Amino acid sequence: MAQGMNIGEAAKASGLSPKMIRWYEEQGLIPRPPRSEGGYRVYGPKDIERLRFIRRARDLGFGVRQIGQLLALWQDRGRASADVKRLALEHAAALEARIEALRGILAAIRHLAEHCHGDARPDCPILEHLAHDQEEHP
Amino acid sequence: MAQGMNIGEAAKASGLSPKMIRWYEEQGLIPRPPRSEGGYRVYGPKDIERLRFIRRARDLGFGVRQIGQLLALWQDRGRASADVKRLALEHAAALEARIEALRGILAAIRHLAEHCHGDARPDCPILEHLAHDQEEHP
DNA sequence: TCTTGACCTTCCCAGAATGGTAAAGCCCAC
DNA sequence: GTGGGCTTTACCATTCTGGGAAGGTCAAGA
Repeated sequence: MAQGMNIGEAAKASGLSPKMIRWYEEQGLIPRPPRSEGGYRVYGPKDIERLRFIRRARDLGFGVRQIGQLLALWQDRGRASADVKRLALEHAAALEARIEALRGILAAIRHLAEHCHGDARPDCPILEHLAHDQEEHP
Repeated sequence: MAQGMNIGEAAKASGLSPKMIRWYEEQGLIPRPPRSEGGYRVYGPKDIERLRFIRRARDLGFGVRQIGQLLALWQDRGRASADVKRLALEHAAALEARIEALRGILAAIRHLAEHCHGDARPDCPILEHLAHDQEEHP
């Protein structure tokens, strides 16, 4: 075995869904595999390796474009590790920015919720915040 | 003024883009406004209030469905603040989950990047992590 | 009054990644 | 040979936002 897996087996072996495998193929992350007589995609060990690489990169939150760059670097024997590191640090910076934005929002929500008594009465600082412009006044 | 603003003015007054205003209308968050003779949407003060409410809710990361619920509660004189609070806390929990997931990923990336010397040499623990399955072996 | 430029209208397309469905064809074990 | 499971393509939906095209409207200035 390991010689010629169908997409379902490739999916199990890589941790991706068949759908995603086809989609990555469409996006150009993986070469179009040969087909069986019946038209089925046939994957070899190299393909499985590549799919697993993709899954791990995806699990680290890399986008399709970045995964493509990582794959290119991976295949490039003469790569500089600095290039890989730069990609990773850019991704880290983007993640951090998203996290910070979300944390700001979370803090605001929590703050509002804390001051809402949360009973049967209708008055609520959350709705008041949304309704009245306390924000503008620089 | 404040009587009959075009969509562009409504956008400036609310902080939303004209595109988004039309889209919120399509999503049912705001009633379809009356039109001028020429077919232009005409917004009154009440509409602007509602648009601002929507913008603030959006800025707090609420999704369209939740904004709809918040608007309904806002208009409901007999609402219980507990309902608003529940919505806010659900949203906070979802935010927290997303933040935690991102933080896990960020830590992993940072850890890998720290161990990558990042120079002209090709060997790189980041690519090695992506290439070799250290993870499977339960 | 005519022109011009800014604004508005609708409709289509795109992204990013995933899931679902449907109609049809293939493959294998019994 | 037949049934059930797998695969194929193709289309739709999500969530929110932006871009653009093709055409209509409006107001101000010449």
